[in-house]
Amino acid sequence: MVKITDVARHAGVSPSTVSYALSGKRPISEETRRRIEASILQLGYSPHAGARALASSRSNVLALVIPLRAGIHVPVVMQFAVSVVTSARQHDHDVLLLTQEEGEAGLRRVADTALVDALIVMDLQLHDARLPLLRALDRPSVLIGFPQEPEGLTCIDLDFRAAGELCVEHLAGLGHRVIGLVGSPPEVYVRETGFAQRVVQGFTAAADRNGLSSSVHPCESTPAAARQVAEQLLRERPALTGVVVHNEPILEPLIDAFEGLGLRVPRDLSVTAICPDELAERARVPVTSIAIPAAEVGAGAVDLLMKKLGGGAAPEVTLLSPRLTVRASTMPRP
Amino acid sequence: MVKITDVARHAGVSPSTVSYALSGKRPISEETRRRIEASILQLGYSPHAGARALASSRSNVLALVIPLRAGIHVPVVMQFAVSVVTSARQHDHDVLLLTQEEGEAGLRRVADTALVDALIVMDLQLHDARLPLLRALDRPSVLIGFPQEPEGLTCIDLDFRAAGELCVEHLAGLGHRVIGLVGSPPEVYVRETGFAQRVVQGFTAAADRNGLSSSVHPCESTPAAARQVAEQLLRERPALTGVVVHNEPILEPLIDAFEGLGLRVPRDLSVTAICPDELAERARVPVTSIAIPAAEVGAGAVDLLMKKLGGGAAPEVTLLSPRLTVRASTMPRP
DNA sequence: CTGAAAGCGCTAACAC
DNA sequence: GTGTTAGCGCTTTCAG
Repeated sequence: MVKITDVARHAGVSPSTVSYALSGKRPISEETRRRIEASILQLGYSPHAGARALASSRSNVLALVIPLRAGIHVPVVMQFAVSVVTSARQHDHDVLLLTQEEGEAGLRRVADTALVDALIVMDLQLHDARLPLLRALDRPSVLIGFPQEPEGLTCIDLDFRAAGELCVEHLAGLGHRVIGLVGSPPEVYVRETGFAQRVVQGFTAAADRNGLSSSVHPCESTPAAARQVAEQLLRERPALTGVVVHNEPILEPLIDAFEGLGLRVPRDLSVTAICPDELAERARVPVTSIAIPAAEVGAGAVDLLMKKLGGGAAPEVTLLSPRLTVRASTMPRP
Repeated sequence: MVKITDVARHAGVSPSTVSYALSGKRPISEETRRRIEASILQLGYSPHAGARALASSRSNVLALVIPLRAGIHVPVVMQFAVSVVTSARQHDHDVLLLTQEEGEAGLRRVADTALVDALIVMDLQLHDARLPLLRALDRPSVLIGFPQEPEGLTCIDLDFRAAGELCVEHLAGLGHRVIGLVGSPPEVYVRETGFAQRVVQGFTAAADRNGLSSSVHPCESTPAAARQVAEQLLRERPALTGVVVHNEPILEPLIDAFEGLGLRVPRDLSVTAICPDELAERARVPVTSIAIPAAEVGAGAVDLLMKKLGGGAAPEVTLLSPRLTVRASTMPRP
C-alpha cells in the first residue's frame, strides 16, 4: 500500500505538504502542487479512510436511516436514498445505510464509534422514540418529516398543508363548489407522521377561504373501502364535482368506483391527488397531482447537514413548496 | 471522549486486555472480563471506528452498489438492500450505499481508501464494464446476478432456468399440453443480465421433456403489446391453455387482454408468472408465481462475502432454487 | 510557503 | 492469563 510518506518522498516534499495540498487548508506553490499531483497519480495513492478519520475526527460518512414500516411507498423511499447519496457525494461524503430496525441503538452505535459524522433520519413518527437521542447526540442530524415538536432539531419535508391548499385552489379555479378529501386510513391521523393532518388542515382552510363546501373522509387502503366512500359521497353530497385523494393505493380503485357509479372522470368529476408522479401518470385517467419532491428533499437534507457540519446554524423547519402537475383528471365544472 | 486506556485504567487492566476482551481473540478470565464489561458500561465506552480500522486494517463496512437503471423493479431492489443490511449487521458489519452512477470510480474509491472491506454489486450486465476491476481489486466481492463469464468471481442469484422449468412442470402437472411464454422485451434478451435467456432455456427444456407444445414470445412492456401477443397466441395456437409470464408490468394487462378475448383465467387459461409476490397477489386474479427470493439472495451474498473475508473460498456460482406459490390463476386443464 | 514531529485510539506482536 | 509497546497512516500544531 502506498502512503502519504511515499508520495512525499517521491515528490521531494514533506508529508504535511502533501496533506495540505490534498485538503487545500493552506496555500501551496503552483510548482509544488504539480509535483505532488504527479506523484499521487504515478504512485496511485489513495489516502486511508480510517487513518484520516482518526487524525481528523471526521469520517466523511453520513448515516441514512430508511423506514421499513408497512404502508410506505417504496419507490419514493428509494428516490430519497438515491438523492441523498448523490448529494452527499457532491460534498465528498459517503452514505451508510441503516434500517429502522436497529432503532436508537443503531443511531447511537454509528455516532458513538465515530463511524459517521452526521445523520439523516427518514419517516418520523409524531412522537418518535428517537427524538431525545437525536437532540442529545453530539453529532448533527436532519430529519426528513416532522415530529410534533421540532424544537432543537432540523426538519425538512414537502409542505403538506400547502399541498392540500393547492389542490383545493386548483379545483376552485376550475369552478368546482362542492369538494371532498378522500384521505389516509383513520389510524394514520392518530399516530404516524402528521403529514396527513396537515393535508386536511390545508384542504379545509382553502375550501373555507374560497367559499367551497367541503368534507373529509378518511379511508382504508382497500378497493372495498374506496367503493364505500365513493357511494357515500354520491349519496350525501350529490352536487360533488371535485375530489382530492391522499391515499396512494386506492387512487385507481376510487376512480374505478366513481366510474362504476356512473360518474366520468373528469367530465362529471375532477380528481386531484397527492402521490408519486409515476402513480398519477399510470392511472387509467392520468391524474392531476402533487408529487413528493424526493430529490429536492434529499438534496436539501444533505445541504442542511453540511451547513451544520460546517458549524453553521440550520433552520428547524424547512418546508418545500408543492407543485401541481395538471393531467387529464381535472377540468372546469360542467 | 472515553477511550480504551480509560476503560483499562478503570478496570485495573492493560489496554490490550480490554481490546482482547472485546474481540475475543484470546482467552480472558471470567473475573477480568466482568470488571472490563462493567467499566465499559459505566464509562459509556465505544471504540473509535477509524482507529480500529487503522490498527486492524478492517473497517467492518461493506459496500453495496444498487442499480438505478430503468426497468428494474424498485421494491425488489429495496428488499435486497434491507436484507443485505440486516445480514451484514448480524456479522457486525455496516453497509455503505453506492449508486450505479459512480461506476468503476466509486468501487475503486471505497476499496482503495479502505473505507470498505468488501463489496456487493447488484444488477450486472452480461458484459459489465466493472468486471475486470472487480477481479483485480484486492478486496473480495460478491455479485448479485450473473455476467457472461463468472470465472474468478462469486455470483449468487435465483436459478432462473429452474424457475422457467418449474412453471412448466406446474402446468404440465395440471394436464396442460399447449403452453406459451410471454417474456421480457426483445432487447432484454440481447444485453442485460441474461436471466431472461435462462428462463427461456428452462421453459423450453421442460416443455420438450414433458412433451408439451410450446412457444416463446418476447413482449414490450406496454398494455398494447400485451394485447397484441394475446391475440397472436389465440390465433396461432387455439389449443393454448397455459401461459408463463416473465414481464412484470404487463402481467395484469395480459390477463385483461385474454379475458377481453373471451378467455377466463383460470377456467380457460392457466397463468403463472415469475414476479414479486406483491404483484402476483394484487392482480385481479391472484397469480400462481415464482418470486425472486430477495431476502435469501441478500443474506446469501453477505454470507459468501464473510466466508471470503475469513480467508475461505467461495463458489463462483450459487443458484437459489425457485419456489412456486400456487394461487388462483392456475387449475387443471378443462 | 514548507518541515518536523506529536499525536489521533486502537490492535497485535512479543514478552512473561 | 495478562502487560508492554510499537506501529497503523494521516492531520495539525508549532516552528521557521
